[in-house]
Amino acid sequence: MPYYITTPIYYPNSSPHIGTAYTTVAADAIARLQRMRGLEVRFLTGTDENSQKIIRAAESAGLEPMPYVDGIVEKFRGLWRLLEVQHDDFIRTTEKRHADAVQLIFRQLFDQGDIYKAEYEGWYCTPCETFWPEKKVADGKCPNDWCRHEVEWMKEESYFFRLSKYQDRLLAHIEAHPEFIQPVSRRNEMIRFITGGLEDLCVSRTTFKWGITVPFDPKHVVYVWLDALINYISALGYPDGELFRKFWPADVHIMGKDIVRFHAVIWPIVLLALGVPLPGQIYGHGWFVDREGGKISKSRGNAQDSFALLERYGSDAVRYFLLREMQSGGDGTYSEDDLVARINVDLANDLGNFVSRALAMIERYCGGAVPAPGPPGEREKEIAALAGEVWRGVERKLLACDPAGALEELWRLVARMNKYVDESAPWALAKDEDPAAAQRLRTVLYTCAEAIRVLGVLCAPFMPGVPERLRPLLGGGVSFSDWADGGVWGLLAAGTPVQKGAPLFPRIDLSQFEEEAGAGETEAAAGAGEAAAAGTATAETGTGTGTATAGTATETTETTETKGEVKTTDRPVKDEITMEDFAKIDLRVVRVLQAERIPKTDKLLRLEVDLGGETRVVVSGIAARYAPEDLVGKKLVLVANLQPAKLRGVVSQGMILAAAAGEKLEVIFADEAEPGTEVR
RNA sequence: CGCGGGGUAGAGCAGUGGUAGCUCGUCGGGCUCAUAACCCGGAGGUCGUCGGUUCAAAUCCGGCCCCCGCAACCA
Repeated sequence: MPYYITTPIYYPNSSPHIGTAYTTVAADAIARLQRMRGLEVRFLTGTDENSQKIIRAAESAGLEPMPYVDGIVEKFRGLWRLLEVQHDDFIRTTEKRHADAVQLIFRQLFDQGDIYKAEYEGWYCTPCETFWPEKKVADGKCPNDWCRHEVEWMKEESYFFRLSKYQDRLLAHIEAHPEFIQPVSRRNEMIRFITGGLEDLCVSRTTFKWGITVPFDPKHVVYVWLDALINYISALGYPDGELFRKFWPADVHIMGKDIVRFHAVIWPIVLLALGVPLPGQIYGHGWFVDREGGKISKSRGNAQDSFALLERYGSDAVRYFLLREMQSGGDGTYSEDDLVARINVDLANDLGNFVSRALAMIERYCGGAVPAPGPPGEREKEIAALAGEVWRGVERKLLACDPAGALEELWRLVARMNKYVDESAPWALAKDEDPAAAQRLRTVLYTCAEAIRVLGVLCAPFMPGVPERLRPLLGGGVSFSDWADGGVWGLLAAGTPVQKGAPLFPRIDLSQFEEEAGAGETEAAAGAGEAAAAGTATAETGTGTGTATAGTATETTETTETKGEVKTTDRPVKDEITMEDFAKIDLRVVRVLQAERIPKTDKLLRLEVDLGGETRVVVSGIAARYAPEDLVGKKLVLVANLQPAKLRGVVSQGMILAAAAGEKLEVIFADEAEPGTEVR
């Protein structure tokens, strides 16, 4: 049976972050389970490279788009490798196979009238780059108070996709297939959105060239979302590839909740229009948020470098944390403290410790071989039943895209086993001279060993390193790769040699990292090294953050800020530049003439500054820290020759320097110097 | 009136009309096989707030307060 699962394709405008890691690892866990169940699995991930954002990111890194993207794509691939993600294909939307499919589809939709060319016209404000509705421009001027520029009647040609035509059919499909959009909260949201009425979607752009051109009208570039969504079938060789015939429709598209709308509306309508079957499920999971409930993002400075995490804790632990922490239907909390707590409590104390104590006793009391059990007592029967129940529950929940629920289920068995050891007290049985006690001992220890085997199978989709590390402890001959084996009790052969070995998951002392952090991160990881090394090729990340991030300038903005222990050394210094490079930047002292909040924004101030004769308007994202009146009359430092940009409609002619660490920021003041003075 | 999510034990969360529950932490006990791990028990909550419906409200309704995300921008 074929099974097709996908992640979204990611923007390579910066390195992968924890959210993309979650999506990908969750998909990987499901894919692994399905492989273990004997299905023929196709697991697709990739990168979305035709976004305009890429161009800007490349520019700011001083590279051409393609080499820039190539570099970032390698980071994605590298991270997936370290996380032991086994994707079957990795599609890049700049590949020919993809572009061909997009153009073919665009042409077909155009030929059949679902895409049409139309002129968009309306009142246009050039400085604001915005079309305004008739009502708002009654006086012929831009409705923005801070602009008030004359608006012009403008026409622009674009291609539009008739979403409206398929609205009812889409709604009918959603109604008829409750599993189509999951979880239900997302489904309800989408139903409400679609019921509100769909407008035809503008599916081409003429303002830039990067992307896939409309085949019969090369001035136009295909809208990036239309382009991106098609990856799910272009990767299978649509329209007549063998893979397409075999694997389409996809069983599940898994993604973050922010992009469910595109997948639940645009994508199915494209497929309806093409006459191609719809995927089985669109699953939108939550986001990782920080302890305060804030979104994890680079700009907040709370984004963790996934590579550094892996280096410290190893792929199994990171995978476990991601999968365990993201609650079904809700968000997950990320903090390094939580990660360490998960590792210590769940992996070390519960799972790892159970394995240790069980194997240690078999070594000690049974000469290092799994004993033949006597007749099962009540507890053994109960455990055998529980194991089967857990096995079914884990499967059901993981296939329902609820890895956290699945792991919670799995841990019922772990907890039961620890309790069982306690109840059965094998150490007491071992001291008892009675032959009945000896038989009980053998039964108890067999039950423990068998549970270890079952746990190895159950952990495999989530933490592929666990079976790998368990295998040598059980004599090297036990198989953990068939899911069905997890559902059968009593497969482990008596006489199987065992050894206690090193702890599966050593406990982590976070203070150890804090103390040693200054001395060198790689050294500090040594404590967790056993766990890390066993599962992953940590050597690759061992080159240190400085060189690992050398490829791109944007990477350096991805700071690693762990709660309460910000170290500048964690933020790698950017690549060296020459004096000549630096001389390109014209920094000047300016005096603030006026300052005001830009209405309806949280962070933006509009500053009028005196540059020593010339007056400039600058937008600065510092409103959270500075009130307008704090700044009037003050002297600041301006990047005077920065390319102007529009923010909330206001053209910013420069940039105010400020020291920034996430939320914390402080403007650089120059109290003594005269406006216009050069800063070097 | 832009849209949406949320406020339940010290922390993080379940809980859609009938005895308020889980994980971590904490306190006490047990065990000594195990990675100071494991097992048992206890303490700890006027369920944001005010009002309404009801025999009965964390749950349903309305007002208010607070937090967060998106729109939407950190040049």
